[in-house]
Amino acid sequence: MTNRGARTADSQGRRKTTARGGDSRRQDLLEAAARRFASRGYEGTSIRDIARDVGMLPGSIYYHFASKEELLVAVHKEGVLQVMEAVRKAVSRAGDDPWDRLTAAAEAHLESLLGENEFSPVVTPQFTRSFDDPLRSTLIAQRDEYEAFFVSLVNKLPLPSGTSRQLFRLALLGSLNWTLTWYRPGRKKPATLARQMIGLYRKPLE
Amino acid sequence: MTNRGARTADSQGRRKTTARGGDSRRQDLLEAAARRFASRGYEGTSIRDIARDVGMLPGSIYYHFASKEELLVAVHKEGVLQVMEAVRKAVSRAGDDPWDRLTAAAEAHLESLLGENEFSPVVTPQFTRSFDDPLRSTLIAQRDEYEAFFVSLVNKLPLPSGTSRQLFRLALLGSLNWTLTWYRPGRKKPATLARQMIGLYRKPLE
DNA sequence: TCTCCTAACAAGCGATCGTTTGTTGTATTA
DNA sequence: TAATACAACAAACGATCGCTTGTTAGGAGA
Repeated sequence: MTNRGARTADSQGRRKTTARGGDSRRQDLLEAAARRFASRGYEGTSIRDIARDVGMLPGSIYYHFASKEELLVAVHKEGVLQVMEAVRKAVSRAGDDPWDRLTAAAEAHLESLLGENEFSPVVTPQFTRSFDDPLRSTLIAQRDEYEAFFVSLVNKLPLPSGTSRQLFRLALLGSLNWTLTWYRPGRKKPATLARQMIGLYRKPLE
Repeated sequence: MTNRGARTADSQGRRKTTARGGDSRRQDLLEAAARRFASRGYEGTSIRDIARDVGMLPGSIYYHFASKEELLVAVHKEGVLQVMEAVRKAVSRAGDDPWDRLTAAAEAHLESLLGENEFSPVVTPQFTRSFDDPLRSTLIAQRDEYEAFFVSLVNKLPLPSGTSRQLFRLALLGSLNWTLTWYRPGRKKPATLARQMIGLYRKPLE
């Protein structure tokens, strides 16, 4: 059994290998997996789904990744990296004012989360939550590196004494990350949203 | 093939039928399913898992629920009902001041979400997100009934003109719901957390 | 007592799951 | 040009999935 099914030509799907860069197919897999994981969850996504998305047979994925779990870790890592990079850039462009820097970070954070980036939804702790402990710790460690960035930004804020900086950070990140559940593109730009949300905290509401 | 495996006695698992109430087994199934769905997700939970939890064979579940999906809808409905009831009670106990009423609602909301109630995590939109449309609409409709409650509470708030009540509501619910991803019992009571989070909005931070 | 209903068990269906193994065509390298 | 590495295909493995079907023990009502 060496031949089967339709074979329109000799080469079916075989890419010009190492045609620029080398691991372009690996990247394809990462992106397809990220999209699937984000929309259907890890358990709701099968290796066959991802293979179909990139035009590859299920078994072929195992040339690039040793297991489905390893693919998930790679997707998560890539997501953390992309969001961190975007936020780092935005903050470095901002001035010296602590509020301005936090605002820049929040804008970049939301742009990643709600924008064209298919990786960032996978980075949220709500995604991480359901896994078991060898894997779970790995993901949390990756994510913590990013979260530490926000810790330092909030710590430099001139806040009234008695304000818990930790609570404020968690509340703000909650407001921001929760947009994933209700945001629909078009109405309002993510950056605007981020700015307005920070505004809610800065001005008194009563 | 009518007999197989160990049978220590004649009655194995057979409950004294209709022993008070009638659907106590159905309630067992709802609770077990809620716990599993909350911790492992819908796709990550098998009918066999739930059956094992309540001490029942997998096929027997289909006497109580027509499908896994129907079980999910029932769990979600029960969750919405329980949270709504808790919040409604808390608000009715509160006074006339709009901020007090919102605070009471937030306290009850967080107590349900983080407390002993195994249903409420399933109610969050983050859980609803990954389903397809006949099912998804059903869940969202159930949930919207609850969310409308918060809309009316926020609408009665005396806010500075120019403040978007919708944005404030979404930001607040985001902060509250996000606690699911980081809260660990023992440190601080959910009600305290809720009060402090609302406090972050009321007082100016700069 | 006879009958019917309830709430399970027992067994297995086809489909799909993650994964493994062996093979093959193409590109690179020596 | 011959050897090697690469990146995929082809096929199937055992396990598990949601679900169905047939059966049965125990109460309840006639």
